[in-house]
Amino acid sequence: MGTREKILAAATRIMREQGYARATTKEIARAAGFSEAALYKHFADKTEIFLGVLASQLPRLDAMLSDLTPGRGTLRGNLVRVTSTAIGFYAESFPIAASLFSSQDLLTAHRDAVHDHGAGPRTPVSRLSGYLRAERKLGRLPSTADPDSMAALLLGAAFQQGFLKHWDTEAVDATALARKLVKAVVPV
Amino acid sequence: MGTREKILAAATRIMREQGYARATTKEIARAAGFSEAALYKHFADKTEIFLGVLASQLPRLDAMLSDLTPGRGTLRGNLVRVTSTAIGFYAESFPIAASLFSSQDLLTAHRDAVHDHGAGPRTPVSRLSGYLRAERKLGRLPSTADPDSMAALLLGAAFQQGFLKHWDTEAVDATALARKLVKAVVPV
DNA sequence: GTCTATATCCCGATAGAC
DNA sequence: GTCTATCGGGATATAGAC
Repeated sequence: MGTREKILAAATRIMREQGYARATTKEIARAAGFSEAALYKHFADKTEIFLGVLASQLPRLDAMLSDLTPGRGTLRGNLVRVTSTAIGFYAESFPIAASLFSSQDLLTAHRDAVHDHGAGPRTPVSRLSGYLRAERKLGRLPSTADPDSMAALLLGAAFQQGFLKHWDTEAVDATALARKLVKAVVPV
Repeated sequence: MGTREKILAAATRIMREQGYARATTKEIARAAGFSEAALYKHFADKTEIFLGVLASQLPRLDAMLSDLTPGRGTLRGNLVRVTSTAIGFYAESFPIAASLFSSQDLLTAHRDAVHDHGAGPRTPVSRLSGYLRAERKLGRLPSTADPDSMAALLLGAAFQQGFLKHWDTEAVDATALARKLVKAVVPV
């Protein structure tokens, strides 16, 4: 792992555990095992570090939805797997995503950076929705089913769970929760 | 409107429009039309101002769920109303709620303050769930329906919509969206 | 590429006059 | 209750040696 990656890893950990306010250049440098000056040899400024952290989160959510193949396995089983993975993902990345709201500039910068990759926070919803549409075409969902809403409901619940997880640290069985959510959305 | 309220209003507006990072004592004082020193005559420190802003948001969500009466109106109509109101509420308060993750201390302080009022972010979900349970008892929902999951799905989707609203500023028809979400959750 | 040392700035908070 | 003036501290970022 190169210096750049060590810096990003340290920044990620601090943001997750302490919040954006504590993720100072001094703290990041200390946690990564370098001097503050080293940070600026690898990143133009602090915002670039932060954007790097966010970018490193994106692929994980993407991969989550990549192995969704219409017609394979059971529909409910597939949805439970996706939903429970999403619960874990949002729980981990919520503090970092929330940091975007620290400043309007940060939000705008991240949106632009992400936009260049043709992605965004709507991507998971839209990909899950696409999967459901395909399943409907295969006859595994009633023709009256609404894929967009189903995807928004499942991932929305997972997203909010990410917030709640950080409110109290109450342990939640992600799979059991996912199973109940899916059951309430997918007609038998 | 007294000085204290003016300060809170100014702080709320800045946090919403600019983010927590820009909500400095200097900016808040300027926007409220007072000096920085005046802030400290009405609040012990900056955290107390922030907690005041958050507290002023709470009642609105509470009121939203107060007029839910089991057996009155149509079940779907009631849910559409609640869901669309929730979409608006979360959209407005998301940046402020997200600021909680700026620092672990802030999150803890707010959680403790809210806990003393016997409330929290789980309250809306649990109240909506209670309403649905009552409707199920009245026979307006099948006995197989899962009130907890239904509430988590609807309010979760509304919550995530609050985030997405700030991503792009794409206008969303809250009522139309709510109608689709409710339809996907409530069996006919 | 990495360090030590430092410049510059601005934040939260207080002192003290009125 | 509100102001002006200011303090101490810590943040981002840079200079310059190695």
